[in-house]
Amino acid sequence: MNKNDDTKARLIESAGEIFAQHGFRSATIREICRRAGTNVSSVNYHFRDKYGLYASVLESLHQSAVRKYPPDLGLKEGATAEEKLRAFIRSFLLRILDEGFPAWHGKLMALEIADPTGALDQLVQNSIRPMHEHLSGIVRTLLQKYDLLDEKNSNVSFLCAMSIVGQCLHHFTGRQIIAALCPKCFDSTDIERIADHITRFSLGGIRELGAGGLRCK
Amino acid sequence: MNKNDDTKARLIESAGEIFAQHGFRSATIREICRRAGTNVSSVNYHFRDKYGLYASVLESLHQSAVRKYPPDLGLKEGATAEEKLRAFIRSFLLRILDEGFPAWHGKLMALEIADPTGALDQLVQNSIRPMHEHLSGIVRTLLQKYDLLDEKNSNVSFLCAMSIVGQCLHHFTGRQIIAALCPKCFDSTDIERIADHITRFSLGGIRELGAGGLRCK
Amino acid sequence: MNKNDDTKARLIESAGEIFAQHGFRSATIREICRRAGTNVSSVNYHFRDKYGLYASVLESLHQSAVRKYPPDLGLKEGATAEEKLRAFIRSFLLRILDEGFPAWHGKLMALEIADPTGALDQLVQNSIRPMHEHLSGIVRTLLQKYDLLDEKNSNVSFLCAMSIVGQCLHHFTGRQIIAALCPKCFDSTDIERIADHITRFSLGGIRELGAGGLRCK
Amino acid sequence: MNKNDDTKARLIESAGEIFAQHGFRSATIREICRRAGTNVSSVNYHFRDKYGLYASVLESLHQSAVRKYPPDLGLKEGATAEEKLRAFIRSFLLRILDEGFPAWHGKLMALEIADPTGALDQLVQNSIRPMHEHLSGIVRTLLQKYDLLDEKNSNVSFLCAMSIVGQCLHHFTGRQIIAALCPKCFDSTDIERIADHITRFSLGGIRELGAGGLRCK
DNA sequence: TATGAATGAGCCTTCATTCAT
DNA sequence: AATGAATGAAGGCTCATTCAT
Repeated sequence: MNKNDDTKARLIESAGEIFAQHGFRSATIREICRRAGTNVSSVNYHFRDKYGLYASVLESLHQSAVRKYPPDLGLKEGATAEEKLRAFIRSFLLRILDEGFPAWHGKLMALEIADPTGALDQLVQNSIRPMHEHLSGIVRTLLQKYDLLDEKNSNVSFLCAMSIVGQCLHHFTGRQIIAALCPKCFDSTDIERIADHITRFSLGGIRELGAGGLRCK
Repeated sequence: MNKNDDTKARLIESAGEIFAQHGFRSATIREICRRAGTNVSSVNYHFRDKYGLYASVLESLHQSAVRKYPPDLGLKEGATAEEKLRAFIRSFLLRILDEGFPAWHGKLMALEIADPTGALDQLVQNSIRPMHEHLSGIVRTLLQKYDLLDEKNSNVSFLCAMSIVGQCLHHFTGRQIIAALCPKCFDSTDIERIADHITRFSLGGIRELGAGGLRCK
Repeated sequence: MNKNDDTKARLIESAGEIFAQHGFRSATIREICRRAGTNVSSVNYHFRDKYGLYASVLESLHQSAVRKYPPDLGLKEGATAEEKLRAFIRSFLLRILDEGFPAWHGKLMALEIADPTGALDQLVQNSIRPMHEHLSGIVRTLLQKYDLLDEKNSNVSFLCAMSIVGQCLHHFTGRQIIAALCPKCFDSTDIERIADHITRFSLGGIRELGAGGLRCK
Repeated sequence: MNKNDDTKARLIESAGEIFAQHGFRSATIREICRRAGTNVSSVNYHFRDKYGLYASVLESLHQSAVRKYPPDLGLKEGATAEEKLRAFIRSFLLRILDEGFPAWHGKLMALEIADPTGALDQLVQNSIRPMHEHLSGIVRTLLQKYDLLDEKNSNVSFLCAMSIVGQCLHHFTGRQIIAALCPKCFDSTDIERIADHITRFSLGGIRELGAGGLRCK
């Protein structure tokens, strides 16, 4: 690794943090370069422009994000669909709420979802769709288990997946409003409790839909 | 309505659109004034500064948004809690997804939730907390109906409210990713279907939590 | 006095204060009109523009300033030249340092001297030259008393007048630096002490020049 | 000297001129940059903001002003207090009246005294207080020589210093009024004559105060 | 290869003034 | 006669980018 690669790596690292904090538009390359200990021109030199740096950050994210918090985090072979769902939700929350390094992986994805920059297509291709398929698979298994074959209307599993993802993202996207509404409700150690809630809430929702409205058959 | 009110009203209207499209920071008063057919100084004259205009937009939102889509939209006297929940979700979705005028009411609120500007306190006080209390009341009623008294742990109803709101907001916040993942899943007439889904999903979730996870196993 | 005249008078009064505080360029008509309880257009209506208001203030000053603190303030008939000098210095200091109404008369003159706006000619004609002649007369009398006829070189009396005026003005112009250099040296009641000092200092200076450098003849 | 230093130096030089002509507030960075042959952003790049440029000008002033016209300009070893006073007054006048480069040193100081910007503290610390102490020392020596020990009332020497400085500054601050009152009294070669006058006038004043007003009556 | 300097478009804001009642 | 609204020039500043070593 020569000095060149080193500078690039440091830029990507600090850019990840800043972009995750402020979003693409509000982040400034001056702040990024200050943290990376380089000059402002280095971004244009190495990445053509600000957007090129952003794309590189997303690319690097794709390569390392799932490695740290894979969707099947900590699962044994032969886990049930319910266990898989909980693992998915928990790892999702960890990626977007964890404060440790590299905490910005999930945050960047959430920000890109909420305020797309044009890198969305790349992100969908590389990261989001695979995860979405993973979640959809779990949901379909559960729906079938609860007596609904999703074949007639594939939208049911899609809507369920959106419901699950929406619940998780809201704890990041709406974190300030949550803090304003209930200042003492959560702290950084509450990820497990939130994961529990969303898992149970979602299982109830899926069962409801699977049962076609006929509960407790 | 004199010319003054006219200009102010036109500014608030075009500002609402632009702010809802780009967010407070990225929106420019030049674009706002261009659409309103005034010069850039008019903003400072009528609203002190850009932020004053934004605050006025939010204030105006507060006064007219709920009027168009009240949380108990179309409900009869003596509606059940389930019916109230569906009405809440449906009106929430209409506010953030409706493309007609003034479509930006819910969008602005969603943007403010996702990227607060400092007007959050005002918005919480005027709009968000009342709605949150309304929803929380419905949720508490349902939880009690399903055998859970929320007294020991008031966080349960709060988490349920967040789950419901998170699902709704994701259909606005993540609308681009949803379109990318499933281009043909939804169109503008699908609000009813989404409302149906979120209502049933959430009722299932609440029942699951109310039953302590033990029911219908 | 109709409403028109009343508004004009109030504008001139508040403009005098503001101009005396901030100078012509830094003063804003908004501040002036706010204090006068009128709208910003009234200045243009009554005085054509900001400068017209300023000129009117100076004109009004000319009519009333000397009335309050005439250069021969409190002098009896047949006062000596020394007594006249002290009266001149004391009234000069009162005009520029007094905090009471209308304190801005002398301040405006001092500001115009330090940073002319183009109204200087008018001010010289109306106010400054008469005062200058008054002072020069006193100085010439003293010089003659001390054995110097100023005929050969009229500059001597002029330079003495400048020395006296310079000393006085510095206590206004340089008031902040004086406060910084010696925070506890002066307060608003010290005008008499300053007047005493400048009078004695200047008498000594004049005597020195009158004696042609031969002291204590 | 690389290009950077060159641009910075050119900016400081042209800024010195413009600030000395118009004062800090009325000067525009556009005019400064136009003269320096740079664009307006260079000021922000090199000096953070307009005020940073101003502070740098004052700092540069501190470093070079006294070098060109030291308060003991041209004095031999063992000069008398009277000679020292004349040297002080002459160098002071040269600094504020000299039209050659860098003519703006004394002018800036005079403007800052007359209309402080907040850089006054810096200027007091670096330039004004040392000069003030220098002058005060000379005055005290003279007062003692003329039979007044200033111990009982240190204000006497302070007031004398102000009288001397006030006379000098008036020839800059009030230069336009002086020209209006006596158009043919002075030209640019008259600094020596003014210095002579102020020196003799002030020596007379100090002697008068030193003698307690009782001498040569 | 890498960087400090320079650039210019664009932002919000302030201000005296003019417009239209 | 008097005013609230509207105007446009000008100001300082930020930013991503390009230049020139």
